[in-house]
Amino acid sequence: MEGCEQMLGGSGSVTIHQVAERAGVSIKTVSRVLNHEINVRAETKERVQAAIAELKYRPNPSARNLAGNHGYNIALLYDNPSPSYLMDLQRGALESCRAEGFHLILQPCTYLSRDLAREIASLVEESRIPGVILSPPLSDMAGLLDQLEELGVQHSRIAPIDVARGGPYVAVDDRGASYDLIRHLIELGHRRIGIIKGHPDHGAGHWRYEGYLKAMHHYNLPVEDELIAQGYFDFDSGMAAARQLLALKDRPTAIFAGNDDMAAGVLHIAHDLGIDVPGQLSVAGFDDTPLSRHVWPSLTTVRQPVADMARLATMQLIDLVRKRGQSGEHPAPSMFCSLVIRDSTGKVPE
Amino acid sequence: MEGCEQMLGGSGSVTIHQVAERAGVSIKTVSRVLNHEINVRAETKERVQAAIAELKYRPNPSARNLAGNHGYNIALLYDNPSPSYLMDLQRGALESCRAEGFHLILQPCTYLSRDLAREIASLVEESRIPGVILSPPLSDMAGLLDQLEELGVQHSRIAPIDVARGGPYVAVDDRGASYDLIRHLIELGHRRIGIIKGHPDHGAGHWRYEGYLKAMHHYNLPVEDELIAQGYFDFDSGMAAARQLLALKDRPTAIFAGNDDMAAGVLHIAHDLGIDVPGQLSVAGFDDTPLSRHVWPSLTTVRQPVADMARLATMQLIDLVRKRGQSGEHPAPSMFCSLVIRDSTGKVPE
DNA sequence: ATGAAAGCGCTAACAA
DNA sequence: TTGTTAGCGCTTTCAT
Repeated sequence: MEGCEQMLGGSGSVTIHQVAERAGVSIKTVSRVLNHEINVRAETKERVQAAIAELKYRPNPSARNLAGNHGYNIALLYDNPSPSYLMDLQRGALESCRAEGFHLILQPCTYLSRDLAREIASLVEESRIPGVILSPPLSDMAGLLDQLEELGVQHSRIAPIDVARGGPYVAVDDRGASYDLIRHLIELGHRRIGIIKGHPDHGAGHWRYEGYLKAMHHYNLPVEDELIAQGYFDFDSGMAAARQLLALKDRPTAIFAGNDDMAAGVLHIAHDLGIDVPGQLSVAGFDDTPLSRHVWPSLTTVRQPVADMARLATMQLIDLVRKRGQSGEHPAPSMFCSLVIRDSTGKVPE
Repeated sequence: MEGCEQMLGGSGSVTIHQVAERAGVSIKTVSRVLNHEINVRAETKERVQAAIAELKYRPNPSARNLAGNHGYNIALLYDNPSPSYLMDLQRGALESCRAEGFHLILQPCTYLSRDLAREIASLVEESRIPGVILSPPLSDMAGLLDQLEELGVQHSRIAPIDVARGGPYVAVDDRGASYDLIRHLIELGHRRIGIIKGHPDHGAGHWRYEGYLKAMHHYNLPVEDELIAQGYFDFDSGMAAARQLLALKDRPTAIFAGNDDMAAGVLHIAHDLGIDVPGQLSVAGFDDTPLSRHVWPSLTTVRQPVADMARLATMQLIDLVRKRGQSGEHPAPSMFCSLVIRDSTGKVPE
């Protein structure tokens, strides 16, 4: 008869009752352990954890969702960044969710939509979502943030511009990496360096531009207006900006595009114009997407730990959700700095 | 007091009870309408549907999940195809899931992993997943399919090789599109056309190769072994194959790579070798990924309706899940044919 | 520090 | 054709 447990374990899954029985406690105690509550004796806790491990027990998210006063679905909100960036984000977020027993809900958005706030509101209510992860440019939609707060929905932001605003976020040192990249180009002998700024609604665009300015000033190179073009992080805007920069009488010898997609656009135009890369023009991007290796010649670019950022942002969100309003303390915002320049030969300088 | 409904609608969500009350029926009847059960009078059904619409009621997936004998989470299984392909898949699957009140669970896999079957089994049991969507190359892992059937888990396959095997699938006419593409090249005057085959574990690789053979034979062109290289659908294998093909004494004047990533690899090598594209060499890919436009020169390629395929496959799966074992009838497998050749100038021939 | 009981929103079996 | 009842697995009171 004891074999029954095995049978049950096979077809249905292990429930909290079986864990409780195994550990010789009530289900409530198991629940306490599960939810990291405090009123559990260390010894009891260990017994329960052992039982959980032996039975390979995993709490049923639907049941928790239904019974608890917060849900176990967290949503990743995104508006159409590049596919590879998004896949990295997803991968990181998924890992954290899996590890913590949450479900990840994907929510594609249109960040300029007038209904954005309404859509998110209904999503959040329908799925009882206690928190959302905001990726750029949604990280900085003030109206959205306000509304989330009204709804009592936690959020964790990735690469925001306004870091002063409350709540956890994860960012990298775009400015510093950009500075390093420009310095690298300068050390290679470049003097006239053009830049294609990123989308004004994305924080990264700002920081990367600032890094450029800082480096140029630091090396006493003139920052000429004609060397600065506006882009929007997509291939087409990169091409448009490149046409502009490469039509200058005194052409830049290097162009730093705010991301790889735009850099690919520069490369495309340079080829169209018969400009030799890297002979007559160096092209640098940002993000280290697969594209940067696939174009010819390969781009100098900067690697961002996107999946790690998402993993961290997700963990912060989950922490917040768990201690929903327990203390007013926000977790320390984390700043990743592990950016790495990969130059077109694959070498990492310094 | 009647305003209360509004209040409630705002904070918690509408439940089946409110719908029942509004429609003047029992909750069970509402449930019947929700689940497309048959024993409901047309007039009653309409009343219920009206109430649902007015209240903007959406059933709580967690509750259904918990109470029902099948879950409302369906999983998308994938092993690392290109990010853009995967994003398209996701988008399509998400849309169908949203429309039908299912949750989509993302499950990255390692298709060669020895534990694959075990991992899927535990995923399926833990999340009470009644069905999975299989994308290539998982669509053709016979062992996995067997196991899913043992577990009573439905599946819907995307672009499978073995279409004889039971269950719904969605595919495109890779063979025909490939044939058309090669014909296009031949009509452009090419005679020595090299091919880089796709990954042998992916159905698409087979069909595309067959289309090539058929076209070559049809035009009485010799199919020489040295013109056939093996690739694996990734950029690096495309480069390797290109090195091989372009080292031939009698070089091909055109290379058809099984997908865009490999085609980008060909382009890269051609540039390295100083071969002018398209002057001395034409390069064609398959999939119409963003990459095909970003490289220089743009690739001739074939557009696949990936999101539509996923949408359809997901709908088929959901149908199957709903009438779980009701009839032995499988939904008719659907064959999409809307492939479009986009040549490197952006023109669509014919 | 632990347990007993109630109930989350829904579906399933059984009544009517 | 419709309604009633009893749970699904868990968290939440509230009691001990």
